[in-house]
This record gives sequence, structure tokens and C-alpha cells, in this order.
Amino acid sequence: MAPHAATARDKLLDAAIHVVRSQGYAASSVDEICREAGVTKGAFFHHFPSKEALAIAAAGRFAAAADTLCAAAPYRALPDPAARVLGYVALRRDWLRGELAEITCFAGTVVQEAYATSPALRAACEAAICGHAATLDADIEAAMQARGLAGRFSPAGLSRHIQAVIQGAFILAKATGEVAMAEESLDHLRRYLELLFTTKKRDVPE
Amino acid sequence: MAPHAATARDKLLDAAIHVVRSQGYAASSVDEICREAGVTKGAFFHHFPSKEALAIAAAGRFAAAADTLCAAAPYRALPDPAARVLGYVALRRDWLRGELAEITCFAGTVVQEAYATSPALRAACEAAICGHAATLDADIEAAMQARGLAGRFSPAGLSRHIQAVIQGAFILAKATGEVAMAEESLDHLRRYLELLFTTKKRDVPE
DNA sequence: ATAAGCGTACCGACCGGTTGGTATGGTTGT
DNA sequence: ACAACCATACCAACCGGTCGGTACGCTTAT
Repeated sequence: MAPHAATARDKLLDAAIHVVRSQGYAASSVDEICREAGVTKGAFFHHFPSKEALAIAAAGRFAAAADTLCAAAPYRALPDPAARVLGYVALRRDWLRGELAEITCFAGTVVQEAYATSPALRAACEAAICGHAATLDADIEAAMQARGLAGRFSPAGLSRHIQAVIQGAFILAKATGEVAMAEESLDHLRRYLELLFTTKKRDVPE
Repeated sequence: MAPHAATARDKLLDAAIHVVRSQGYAASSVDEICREAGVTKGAFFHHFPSKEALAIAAAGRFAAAADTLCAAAPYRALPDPAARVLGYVALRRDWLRGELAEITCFAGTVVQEAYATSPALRAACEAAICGHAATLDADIEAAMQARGLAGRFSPAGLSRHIQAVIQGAFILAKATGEVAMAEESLDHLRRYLELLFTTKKRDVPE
């Protein structure tokens, strides 16, 4: 991710994100993450008390990187809140290029394995996903107001749904080996949002 | 799953589905699956040449069970194809009760870890997910014809999108620990389908 | 100037336990 | 008799984590 991650700690975080995204959490050994980072095991346990602690820190780093990229994206400057929401989805669709291990979600991958066995790691993944989702709350709420949809459903709920579709798209892409499957799903998501934000209120089902 | 799975093979498959759904594939040891099944390791390797082979067979069993349940569901008898599609989503929403390990998707969980390391297992998960998705293809195609939406997007693509939303809903539920988060997403999916199948063609975005 | 003192960063051999898988022998149904 | 079925004992490889030790830079006292 970072081209010249200076410290061993950063190199370990980046390596963990990459290795875990391609193999899952449990299958990624500490030794392999160290090898990928070009760092020894001693350095690993100097910076992190456990493998779990590394994953928690990596989830935070991953979410922060995503938040930063989105906050700096051009669509953020659009005047219409609905257009900003659609701009977000378009950006996520644009990101669907390259290897699966480079485009999928670290937190979504990890939480599938850890939700029942590691409460702290589960909470870190929840914070990463829901925290990132929440960056859309205000725009969605404004767009719903503008369309007379206020109260029809919760803005935060739609934010989370957007993340759910993205997560599901990744699973479909992994299952088929085709990134195009993920694009397809994001196109349906875009169509849903367009229908929501361009249809007259009486036509939107409860 | 089955109360009195007769053979050791069936008990192993059921145990694998349960254990893997709660811990993921890599973290589920053969010993633990055997313990859960009440069977020894000798029986395991008598019926399956490897852990991977068990997972492949379990994916098939899981998909077959889902297909069977859906084929027998009441909504299948509805006259309107669009109503059958919505009936499917309603059924999947009804299934969202109980422990996460009992309601989430085995194939979706496994493929996240195995897509890059085990081609055969990845293919089995693809067959499970996409095969199950395909049971909706005909109804979706008919509903699109009836609404003049033919050619707007692919019926199989919408079938896969439905599965993607369901998979993403599971991830959200695991991350938050709240099954209600999954319900929320399925409600949005239902609303999307209602908009698609009740809106005049000219109002549906490309 | 300099050396003692100390904290952070890092190394790599090592440990007990667990892993997927094997070898072998007994039991049961036909 | 014979094969399908299953239990016990076992193995080499690997796992996460520990530990004694080194390298080096920053204070601070002399």
C-alpha cells in the first residue's frame, strides 16, 4: 500500500492487510506476515502483543485509509446530496480493478472468521465497516428530506445496506473469480438509489 | 441440522457446516469437527480423503438443502413471477431467526478464505451460490418480460445480486452482532425489487 | 568531551501444543 | 471370506508466542 513504509510496524500492518485479504485471517500465519513484511518475528511481537492485536490495528488502518480516500474524492464537492451518494457508489465501482486481494475489504473478510471467537476483533471490524458507512449518513438524510422520504427508513440503515451490497459483491467476485460480478451488483445498487431519489414519494414502497 | 443423521458421513457433514459457519474454514480443525460429530478421526479419513474434500462435499449438501427448502416453499405456487421473486426474498428474511451460525451461508463463509488457495473448493462454493441463485432466473426473466424490462439487465445478474445482498447482510450481522442489520438490508432489497417490478419502464434507470 | 545509564527497536533460536494426515488393527454386515 | 466401516495410536510439520541477547540513539552527570 504505502510504497516506502518506514517503520517495521507499518510494514507489518500493510503486509497483514495484503496476506489476510488473500488467505483469510486464521490461515495467515505470523511467520508469513513477517516474511511478506521483510521483518523478523522478534519485531512482530515487539510491536504487537498478539496476532489478534495486529489484526485490530490493521482494521483501524484499513478503515482510515478508506475514509481518507473518500473524503478527498471529487464527488464530495457536488452540490446535491443524492448526487454525492451516487458519487460514492460510482467511486467504489471504479475501485473494482486489479487483483481481488487488492480491492476487497479487510474487515469484511476478517469478521466472518472472528465474530464468534474474538470479541475485540469483531468490534474493530464493526467500527471499520459501520464507521465508514456513517460517512454517508448526512448526505442520505439530506437526500431523503429533499425527496420527502424522511421517516420511510433510517439513513444509517441505508448507509449500512450500501456497505452490505459492497461486501456481498466481493463474496460473489471471490466465488466466481470474476470481478465483473461485483460490478454487476454495484450497478443494481446504483439503480436502486436512483429509483429512490428520483421517484415520487407515493411510488416508493414502505 | 438433521436430528438423527444416520451415517458417520452425514454427521461429519452436518458438524462441518455448523463448526465452519461459526469459526470459519481454516480455524475449524478436523479434530473439532470430529468431536462435534461424535466420531473419531479414523471415520473422518475413511469417508473423506482430506479436509478440503469434506468442505467441498459440505458445500454441495448445504446448497442442496437450501434448494430443497425453497422448492417446497408455498410462495412457489404464486401465479405471478414477480410475486415469486419477492416471495423468495421474504422467505430468506423469515429465515433470519436464531444464532448466526445457524442462519449464515456456509459457501459464502468458506469462499472468502479459500478462493485463492483452493481452486476446487472455490468452484464448489461458486456452484453452491450461483446454482442456488439460478433457481430464480426463470421467474426474474418472466417478471422482466411482463414489465417491459427485457434487455435492461441480465436476469441471472439480478439473481446473483440478490445473493450478494444476502451475503453482505450476513457480514453486517456478524460485524454488529445484530441479526436486525441483516433484516434491514433484505428490506432494502425487497424495496428495490418492488420498484423494479412496479415502476413504468421509462422510469427505470439504465 | 565523554562515558555511564537507559529505553526502544529488533533479532532468531526455541518451546509446548496443535495441525492435517497415516498406519494398523478390530468389528460388523453380507 | 471379505469388504465396508470405524477406533486407536502415532507422526512430521507447523502454529502462536517466549526469551536471552544485540544495536543504537538520547539523556545526564562529570
